[in-house]
Amino acid sequence: MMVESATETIRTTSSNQNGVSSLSSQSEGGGREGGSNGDTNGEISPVDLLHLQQQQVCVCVFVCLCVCVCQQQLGSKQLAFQQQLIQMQQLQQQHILNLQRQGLVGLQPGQGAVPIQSLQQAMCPTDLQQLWKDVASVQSAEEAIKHEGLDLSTNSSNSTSYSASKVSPQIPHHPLPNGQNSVHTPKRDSSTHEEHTASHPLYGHGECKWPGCEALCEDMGQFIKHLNSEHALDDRSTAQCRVQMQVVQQLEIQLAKESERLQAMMTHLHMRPSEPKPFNQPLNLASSGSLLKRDSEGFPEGLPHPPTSAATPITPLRQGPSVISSSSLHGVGPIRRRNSDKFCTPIASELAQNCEFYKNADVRPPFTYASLIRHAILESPDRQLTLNEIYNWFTRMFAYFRRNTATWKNAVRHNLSLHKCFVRVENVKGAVWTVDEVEYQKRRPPKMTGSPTLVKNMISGLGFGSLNASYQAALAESSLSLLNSPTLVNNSTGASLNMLHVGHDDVSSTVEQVNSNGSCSPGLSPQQYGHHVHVKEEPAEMEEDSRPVSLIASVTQNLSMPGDERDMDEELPTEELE
DNA sequence: CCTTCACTAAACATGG
DNA sequence: CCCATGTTTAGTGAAG
Repeated sequence: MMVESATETIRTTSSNQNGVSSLSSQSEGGGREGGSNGDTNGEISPVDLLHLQQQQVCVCVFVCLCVCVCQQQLGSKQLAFQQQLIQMQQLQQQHILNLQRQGLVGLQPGQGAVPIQSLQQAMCPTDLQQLWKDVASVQSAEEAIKHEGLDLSTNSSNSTSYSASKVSPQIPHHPLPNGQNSVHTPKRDSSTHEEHTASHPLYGHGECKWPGCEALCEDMGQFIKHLNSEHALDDRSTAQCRVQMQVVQQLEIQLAKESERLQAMMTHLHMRPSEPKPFNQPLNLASSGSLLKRDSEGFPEGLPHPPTSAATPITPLRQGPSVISSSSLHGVGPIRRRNSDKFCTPIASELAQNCEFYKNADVRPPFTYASLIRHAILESPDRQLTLNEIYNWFTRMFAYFRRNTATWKNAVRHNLSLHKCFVRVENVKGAVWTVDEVEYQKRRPPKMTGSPTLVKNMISGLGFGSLNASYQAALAESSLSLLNSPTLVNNSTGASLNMLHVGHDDVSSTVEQVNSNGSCSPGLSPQQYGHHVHVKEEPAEMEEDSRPVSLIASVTQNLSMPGDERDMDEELPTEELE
């Protein structure tokens, strides 16, 4: 039972962690580009491998933490924790070596601390991209393909009882559609939205969409050239196709699992799936293992959709969110959803889980402009961005923001000016925007931070899921911060301490806590940036955010409980808290 | 029903 | 003049 709980936790954390990592790396690229619109990722190097390794170590951190928490009460027996951590790390390193040696696929389920199947099941599209990079980096693909373990179609069927979504293991003798488009999914390229996207499923937004490639191609001709030269029918491409099959299969399995979980949750909550609002459409999204397949019917209406657009939303990549967290479920429709703020939906978590989805699907993100801007800024290396960099972040992270630019850019500027929490700083290189975290927190209703009734609700029932999700997201993000912060990589106890500081809120505050090298200051004072600061007056101030210790206590209380079914990796619909 | 919030649109100012 | 940036106001709809 404990093992099951831990495994489930691994899934959750792995998903979050990897997504967040991707997010961060993207941001760093954006921070450097300074106005130019260039995606600079796509390098395949040992760094990628190291990246994966770090991610998995992070999973270990979380697992170990949970084990410690559950068995020994939180905060005690740090020595045992560290020993377990080291043990897990060693196992993970073995696992990585196996990946390298066997072309990523020959693992026996018992090898390594986390079987690759578990990882794959937990993988969000970002993970898969990472996976592909690793595959591409394996030079001995020829050996790998001779290796019998490469036959991916046979080594995963034991993981669950879901067998409906079998994918034919046959290797097509022609270039396959993009993995995200899935092997068995008919291509829907008739969209008039983006001709270059429609013209080839492996080409979009000026880059090659071959898994793990992302090579920049100026036009279709160049792309075709690239495709024929780099992704010709050879052993490596064949192996990648096989892996992609596996990926699709795993995604379907995971989708089925999540769907079942959702059904169980709804059953538990006495909700009928057919209820018109607010769940029926998300149910379609989540419950249909067939969403991926029947995507050609068009995007489900329940998905957030661009309200001002007459164009049919398209999903250039069909990977969809492997796990659409409920934060995107409870607020379908326009971006105007206070929930994400009011109930402290961890935007970082949501983005982490569905990062690839938002990048490629023309779906409006379920966050307010303010929260998105804040996230973009906090994600940047210096936690400051020029307006143009914010624009770039939007367009890079969300396919939706690649059009209607006038509208949303105006909205961005409007938000920057309107909200007191965004502080314009005259820098050496011009004006940059920063986030005054204190002001941002002030904006937030005190529901999650102090209301005794809310805390009570959270402890007693549904709220646990929400809190737990926030906590897990915070864990994921703080782990990421550890990865990004060399000085803290080895400081696992520091990590766990930092993790315990959060659990209430948008996880970005965690980023700050960790990034500021352990400092628990709630936010950066704009004066730190110091030259020229425009002070804005925001008309209505909400109640002061009194961050209670009691909430943290409740977190620890909850963590000490057995995992059982409460290990939901998504938040329950916040409406249920009302 | 009222208020608050978020989004959209637009006008306007400023500086390069 | 154009464009990017920044500020401000007004209208609208959703939600509390």
